[in-house]
Amino acid sequence: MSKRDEITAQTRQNIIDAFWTLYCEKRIEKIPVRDITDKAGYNRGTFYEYFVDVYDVLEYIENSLIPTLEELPPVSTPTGTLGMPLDMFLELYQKNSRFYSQLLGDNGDPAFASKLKNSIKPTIRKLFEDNPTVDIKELEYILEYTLSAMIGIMSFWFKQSDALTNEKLFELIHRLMESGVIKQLPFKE
Amino acid sequence: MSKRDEITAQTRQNIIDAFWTLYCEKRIEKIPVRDITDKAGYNRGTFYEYFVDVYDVLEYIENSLIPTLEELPPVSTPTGTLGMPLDMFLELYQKNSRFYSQLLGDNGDPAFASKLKNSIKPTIRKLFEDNPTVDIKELEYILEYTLSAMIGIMSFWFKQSDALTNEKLFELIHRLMESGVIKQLPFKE
DNA sequence: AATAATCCAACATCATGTTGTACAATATGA
DNA sequence: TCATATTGTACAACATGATGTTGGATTATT
Repeated sequence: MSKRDEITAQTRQNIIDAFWTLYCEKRIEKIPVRDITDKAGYNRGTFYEYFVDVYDVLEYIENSLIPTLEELPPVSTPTGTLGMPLDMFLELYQKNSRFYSQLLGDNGDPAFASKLKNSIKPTIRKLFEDNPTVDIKELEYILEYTLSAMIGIMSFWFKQSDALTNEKLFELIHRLMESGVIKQLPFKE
Repeated sequence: MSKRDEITAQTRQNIIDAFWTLYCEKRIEKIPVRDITDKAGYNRGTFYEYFVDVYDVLEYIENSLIPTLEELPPVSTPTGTLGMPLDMFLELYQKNSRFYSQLLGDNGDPAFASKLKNSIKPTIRKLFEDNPTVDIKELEYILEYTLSAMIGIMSFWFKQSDALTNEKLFELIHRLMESGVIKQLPFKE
């Protein structure tokens, strides 16, 4: 890598880092380019050499956090007792939790949840694609239901100050997926 | 209602309507006050007589869409076979689907999903609050899991061009909640 | 007629995105 | 190897557009 490329990469990263710090503090629409470059130590104009606008920075970050098909583990037989490769999702979330919890949180980007779900869906679909007993249309609803639930519970988990342990959380999720929500809650008969 | 009040209410509503039309077309941060008032037929300055800024309009709309405790049906025994008052949620979503699908969608407000979930949680919590066999901490995770899943599947449903019928969707949700995701999908043994 | 509200025009301020330029790093040709 | 041409990085300055505020004109209410 030439010195030029190093400088370029470093500057880009400095801008990204400064943006992320601010993004964790406030909504993206309240972040002026000026604040980013001030924090990163550059002229405002320099920002535009690297990004189109503030949203472009976010997109750059998001794309680096969406797993590619190659990164996702290849699907063979259902993993463990779960049947759906959701351990994969748990791992993915934990690896990037710092970013995911922000992007999927109240000040995050609603489109990121969709991107994430859509990046995972093909892998799960493959499990069922040549199984004639599966209703394809229904499967799509189940995918959406499940991934939404997973994202919801993981984000919630991450926000808790006295969170469940990994093991307890995983065990709970397994239970919920295997026998449903209702069975986990006793009702007066 | 005096004529004054009528005019005030009408103007406020006109601004809200104009905002909503634009909000359905693009992200909120790309909506200048000018565009709103142009569409509504007022001077830009008039906007500031009614709202603090563009986000204030959104907040106003959101608050009118969050059910109050009184609006939510009183909890007695679990409704139907579901055990959780989720029919309530389905009804709520359908009544406001035009707004919900936008606010909960990719160009929506991530904070709205939280507001909505938090408005419903107390009602469900009450069902279990004096049941000593329920793990309170775990219940919170189950609530988050379930409500996230419900919001996810309803939003997905609404986006579909050839969507399932109401009945099929409800039946699917019931199945998923009663016996879990896994049981709904056959695996090669 | 006096008061209070609705609405608007004009202003100062701030953020945006672009352009021209200084300076540093690299490539080229004797 | 050394001088020169070329490219890339960063910046200051500019034009444009959006923001939020203020003072005044107009219309409804008392």
